[in-house]
Amino acid sequence: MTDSPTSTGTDFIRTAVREDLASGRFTRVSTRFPPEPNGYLHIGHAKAISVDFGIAADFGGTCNLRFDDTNPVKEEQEYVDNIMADIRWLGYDWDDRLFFASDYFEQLYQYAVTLIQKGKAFVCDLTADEMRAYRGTLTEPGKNSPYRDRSVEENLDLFTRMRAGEFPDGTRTLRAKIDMAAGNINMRDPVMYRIIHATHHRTGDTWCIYPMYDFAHGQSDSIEGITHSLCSLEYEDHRPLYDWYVREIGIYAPRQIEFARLILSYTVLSKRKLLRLVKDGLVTGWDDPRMPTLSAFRRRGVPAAAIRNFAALIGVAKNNSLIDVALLEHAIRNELNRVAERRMAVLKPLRVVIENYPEGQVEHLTAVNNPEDAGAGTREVPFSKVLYIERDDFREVPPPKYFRLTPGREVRLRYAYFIKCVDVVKDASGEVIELRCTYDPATRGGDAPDGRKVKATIHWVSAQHAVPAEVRNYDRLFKSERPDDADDFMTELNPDSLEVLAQAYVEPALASAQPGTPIQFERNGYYCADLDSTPGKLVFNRTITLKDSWAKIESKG
RNA sequence: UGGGGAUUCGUCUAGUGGUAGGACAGCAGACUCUGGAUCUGUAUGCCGAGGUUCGAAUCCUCGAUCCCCAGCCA
Repeated sequence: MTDSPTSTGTDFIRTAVREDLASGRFTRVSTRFPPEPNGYLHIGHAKAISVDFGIAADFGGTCNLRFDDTNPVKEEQEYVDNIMADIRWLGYDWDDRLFFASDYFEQLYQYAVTLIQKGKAFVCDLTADEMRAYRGTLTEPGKNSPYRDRSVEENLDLFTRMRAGEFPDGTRTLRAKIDMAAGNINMRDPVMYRIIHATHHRTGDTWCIYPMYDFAHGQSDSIEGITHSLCSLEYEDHRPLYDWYVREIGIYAPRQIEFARLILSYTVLSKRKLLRLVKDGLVTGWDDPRMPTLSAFRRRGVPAAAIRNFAALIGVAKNNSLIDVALLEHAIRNELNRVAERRMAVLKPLRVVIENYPEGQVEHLTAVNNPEDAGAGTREVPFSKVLYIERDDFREVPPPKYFRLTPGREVRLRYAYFIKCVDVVKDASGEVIELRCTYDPATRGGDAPDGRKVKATIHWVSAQHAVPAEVRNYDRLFKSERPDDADDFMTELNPDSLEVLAQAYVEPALASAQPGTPIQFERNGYYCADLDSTPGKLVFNRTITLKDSWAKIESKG
């Protein structure tokens, strides 16, 4: 296949694939993404998807989607549906190559019969506890099962009756006859089939025996003609077993290559732990915007392109590495800066009255939608005598290097006028509740004809035109870099991972904001309308903050 | 002497016998109607010890550290 595209990627997998093509070991490239439908996809899966689909695409090959649904008690159709939606959202397509390990149950059964006939598999009556005891330990060999030497006929009979449902759960297993003294514990007569009287989400009650993942995975790859079976590091120990099955059954052998799964700082990625966050109510669900799931990222406003770019940025290797979440954040900002239209929103409002602005007058000022994209055009923003500005943009006593509004100082209202603070109104407790300012009519649009400069430009919203909104500012879910390292990861939760600002005001153009459309609230961060948002009650999620060099200056004193 | 893997800036990642490069993070500065973006500059690294070689991150030897495996989970 000399005319197929050849990746220029230099990671070790692409290098191996290229060598396989060059040597003729394979003449095409076929990979697969094999999730178990027992949970939601998260950012770690996005890396795997990027590797599986990406490498296939690089070499002009194909990538199958196959659900490894060999355990009916854990798997559900709901997960199947959500996983497919997430992969499509990420931007990958398996065309008509959607498969299920359960599609192969009959074939797998026949493979098992073949192994029994070859004297390579036997029915074992040991209980789970007994089997554990017979298995030995990491440093001591195991012992042969007393049932290991049953005749082929007896094994065939028993296995047939297992399938027929004659035996209760857990009473018997079908095991491969390999080597109880093997250093690799996976080779110590591993279980191939177990009895589970449970309804499978696809095969219903057709089966009461189910293949173990290890007895299904390699053969499924073989059946599909997968050339490169890419998986995570913990399956390195299983590769000899997959090779053994495929060899003993006598079928086509794919090549398995293992790579390191994603570990992200300030994040937890185990399904078990994510499930606990949901079950214990620490988040609102699998798509709570603080979760590392793809559905959560989507809801939060993270573009799929940012996740794809992130995956490309981190590369693929065998090092067990901890990726700094700042790299993900960089990929998100980078994409959002390119595509998000800018709007003004005041999150913590402070009322401002322009004393010399005519009562009842309204002007419409032109604002740029996206300075990074001229094609995004402009919009009109209404201006009037009473405005809201950000509380943080005023300090009665300014700290050093503070450029924003302060008594007597002139600043620019973005796209509008220069204003100067002439008076500060406080309530009985001394809190600032209103600013009295004057504006310079000559600075309309934001530039002074006399050439004078201001050090700061702040955003604003006209009070009579402002649309009230709830703003949800999300932050990292965990306060420690490696929550997995704690005795209990729940103690590492960041108590400030969500800040709800119920009294925000946004400019009128935002009244019709749609979920999924990214917006930059100028000087605040990137936001998008939440699923909870309705025309009558706007709700915005903060996707990510803008970089804030003032915060850095201020924190240094 | 159980088996399997890994080790390059703070964090990732290239480099496959010939000047250790890139990204993120950091620091300093320029510019700016977002203290955003952009631009410039800058410090920091081959796990260790021997050996082979004119020359070693790369080859050899010995060692250290870390990760995975004892589900009828995947």
